[in-house]
Amino acid sequence: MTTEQIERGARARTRQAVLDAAAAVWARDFSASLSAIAERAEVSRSTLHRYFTDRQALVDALLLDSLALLATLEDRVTAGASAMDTLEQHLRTGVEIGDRVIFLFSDPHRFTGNPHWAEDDGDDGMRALVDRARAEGTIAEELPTSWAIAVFYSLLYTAAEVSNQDLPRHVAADLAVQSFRRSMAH
Amino acid sequence: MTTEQIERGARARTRQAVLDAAAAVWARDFSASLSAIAERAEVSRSTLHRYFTDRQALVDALLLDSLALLATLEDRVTAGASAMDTLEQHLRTGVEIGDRVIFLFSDPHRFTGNPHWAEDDGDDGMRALVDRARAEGTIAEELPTSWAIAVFYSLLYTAAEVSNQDLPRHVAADLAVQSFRRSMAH
DNA sequence: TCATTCTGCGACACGTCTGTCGCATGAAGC
DNA sequence: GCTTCATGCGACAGACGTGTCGCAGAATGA
Repeated sequence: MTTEQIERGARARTRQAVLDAAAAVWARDFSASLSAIAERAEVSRSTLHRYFTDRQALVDALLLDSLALLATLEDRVTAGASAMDTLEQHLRTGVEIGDRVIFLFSDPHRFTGNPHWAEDDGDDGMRALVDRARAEGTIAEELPTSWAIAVFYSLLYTAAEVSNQDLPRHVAADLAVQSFRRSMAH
Repeated sequence: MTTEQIERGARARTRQAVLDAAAAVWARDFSASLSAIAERAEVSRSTLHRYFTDRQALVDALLLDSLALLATLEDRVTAGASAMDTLEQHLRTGVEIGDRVIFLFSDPHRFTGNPHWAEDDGDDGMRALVDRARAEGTIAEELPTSWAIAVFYSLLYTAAEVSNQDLPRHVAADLAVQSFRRSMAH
């Protein structure tokens, strides 16, 4: 296994390093240059281009990789007893991979038109969850669904940001969960 | 007065149009080009450059203008009976001039080093307010000040965003206020 | 050891953004 | 009517990001 990692690992590891660097850099500034990403990944710009022919290719790869990573983690989300419990697990999952989530969701129009981007897929799931939570009484009736979703991502985003500087990740996640539950309550 | 407005108004109005356009555009994408701003302001790029010699000059002018606008509005904030009331008024004020606030606060490092930017000025005021609110019992003891501030700006940002698309401004402000109070409560 | 693979470096052309011109036009004020 | 002012247009050079090369050195595996 170790040898196998080393064998295929050379390419796989470099590729992953570039993707991680892109997530970290683009999460904070999507207009950052490829040079900045190469530098962060500790590879030359040439090497970056060998793995991703152009900027769009890297964007697409990071989009796919982030969606896959998100899907993997979300598979572990056991459909909680309540919709709010499920929302909580989604929130915690999101904070865990903060940079990826920020990259995916910080700009609503970033991927419009991208074939790998299912425009309202996640949103539909969110709307359903929020509506269920409202029916179950954990989200106040008067709160618009769009507001609930906006606050959800807003707190997720904030927790991801804060966990890069101020507070430990799990603390930030706890705070986000608590704040979300209370902000939505009656 | 009318003539006077027209006299000095020609320049003043163009200048203001550019500043407003810059706030609107840069609030969503700070890497947007000066051409995009000129287009939004309905002036030529030449004219924009006549008022602001380079990009940095426009950034500085918008920074100063936004801070002044914010200060003007905040002067109307009557020191509320409670710290939370004061926070609420700041929140409502911020939502009113959403683009400016987003421009000022969306990226914490955008103005670091800028002579017009008092790094922690606003933050100090916020910390004091939050601490007072905690002492008054409207913010739970266990919530870190940094988290409370992060949520405050996060909700302000969200309300400003939402009020550009989904919901009327005052509704968004109401929702932000409600969500903030509840998320901070015991 | 030798061949293959991965990588870094420097160069190049191309496009976009930027900042600065000069010139022409149209409106406002004398 | 003439002057002044604000503006638009087009051109230009410089800076920067991008994508593609070829070549050389280092690491890996047979």
